[in-house]
Amino acid sequence: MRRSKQFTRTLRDAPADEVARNAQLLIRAGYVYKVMAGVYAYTPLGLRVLERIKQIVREEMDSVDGQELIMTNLQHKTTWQRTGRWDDEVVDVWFKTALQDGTELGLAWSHEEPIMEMMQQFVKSYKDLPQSVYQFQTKLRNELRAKSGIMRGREFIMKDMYSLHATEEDCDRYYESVIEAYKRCYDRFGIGDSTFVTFASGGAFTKFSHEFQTITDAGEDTLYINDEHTVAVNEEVLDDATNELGIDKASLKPVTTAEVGNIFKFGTEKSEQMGIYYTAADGSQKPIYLASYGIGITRVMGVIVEKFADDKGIVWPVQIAPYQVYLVSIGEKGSQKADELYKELTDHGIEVLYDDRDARPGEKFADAELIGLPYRVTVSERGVEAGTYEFTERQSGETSILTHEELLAKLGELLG
RNA sequence: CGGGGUGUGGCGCAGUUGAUAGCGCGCUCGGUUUGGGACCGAGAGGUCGAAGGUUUGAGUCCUUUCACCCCGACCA
Repeated sequence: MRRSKQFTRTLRDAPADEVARNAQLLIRAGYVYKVMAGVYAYTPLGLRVLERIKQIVREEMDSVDGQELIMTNLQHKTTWQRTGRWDDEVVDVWFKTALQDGTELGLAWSHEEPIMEMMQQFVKSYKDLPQSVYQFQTKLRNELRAKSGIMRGREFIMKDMYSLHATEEDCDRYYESVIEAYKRCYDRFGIGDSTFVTFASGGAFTKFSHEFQTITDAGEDTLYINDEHTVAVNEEVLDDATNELGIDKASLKPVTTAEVGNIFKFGTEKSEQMGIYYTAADGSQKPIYLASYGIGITRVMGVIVEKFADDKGIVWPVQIAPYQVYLVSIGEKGSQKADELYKELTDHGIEVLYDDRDARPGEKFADAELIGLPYRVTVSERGVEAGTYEFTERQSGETSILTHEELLAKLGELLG
């Protein structure tokens, strides 16, 4: 992509109404556009990041036999009345609307009940189980107060997966496999080292749920972890969990974290509340075991910005970056050579954001750092004369002078 | 929802005791520049969040209202 053709531009100053670092940087660099409090649009640049995150999650969910689908944002009142969760006293984040004839509808804040209602039509027998379905879906939650930029909005994108099982053992086994799939996701996002599977407050069925929490100062949660990083407990269940696990509370130290995933088991509660049963081998009607698994896609994006950004701007892990290379041309000779390199790299399947604007080097460098692509290649007049290219890593700031051959080899090595 | 704060060109801001809006960035045109956000010159762009009121006169005072931010509460 040529920057001269992109409609987004960078801003020197962040809007005064944003305090959250992730929102400031994402707006300045042109990844998101704020529509209202807690509601952000994603530009082509931002969308690319979301798609990267989604693709990783998609691959990992597929690896545990998840089947991707997409539910709807308009939901039946009656669906939620089956579990008593239509009531505003029970769920306080509902956006509600109505058809012209007065029929009340809900706007999706979650999809547990709608998924179960749909699955009722397909899952009739023990032979139809287990099943696991997931989606990337826009969730609408009427939060009292939006905050933390894209980390806690009223509209956000979430991957939610639901697994249905005939037995508790099967559900438990599957649940464990999803934990492993989740770990692979966070590893691939580049935040695996600082993300912990955490004991958190549970649902009605299990004592604890599991949260995936990433260490970041921008987080809203406090986690207690041991030195070996093998035990992590959310502050909200610290006493209960340490008692249950027989762990000395004093051996755990607090860290500030942001929740980047939450998984939990419903047992047969949802199935029983909704009156959804399958036929067992002996012909009897049995309730379905349900578990659900969420990853906030937009939130992950925000957390990654918060974690890695420096005083110059965003620093994307290479797997998440919207493009891998920021190509800078300097001067007319540099520009000609950069055109050639742009085509060559693109032909090699490398995704390049090419700063071909008629702008001064300082401005291009500043933008490169703000936008935060992992690698910058600079093509200048002096480089053209010497037959070299400048290669700079965003994270370390290290620069090396490479020949054409060396540059291609380097990129090939780094980008596979 | 309780408390606090802020709304003035796209972004960041100034506007003294009321007298009909200004600066920086950005944008347009011309020229000089070209390795860390250049310089000179000429321009475009704002019913000062909205409504009502006081006044000869309101960005400025009063009332109401909307939006945004922060703290708290809330948060499968």
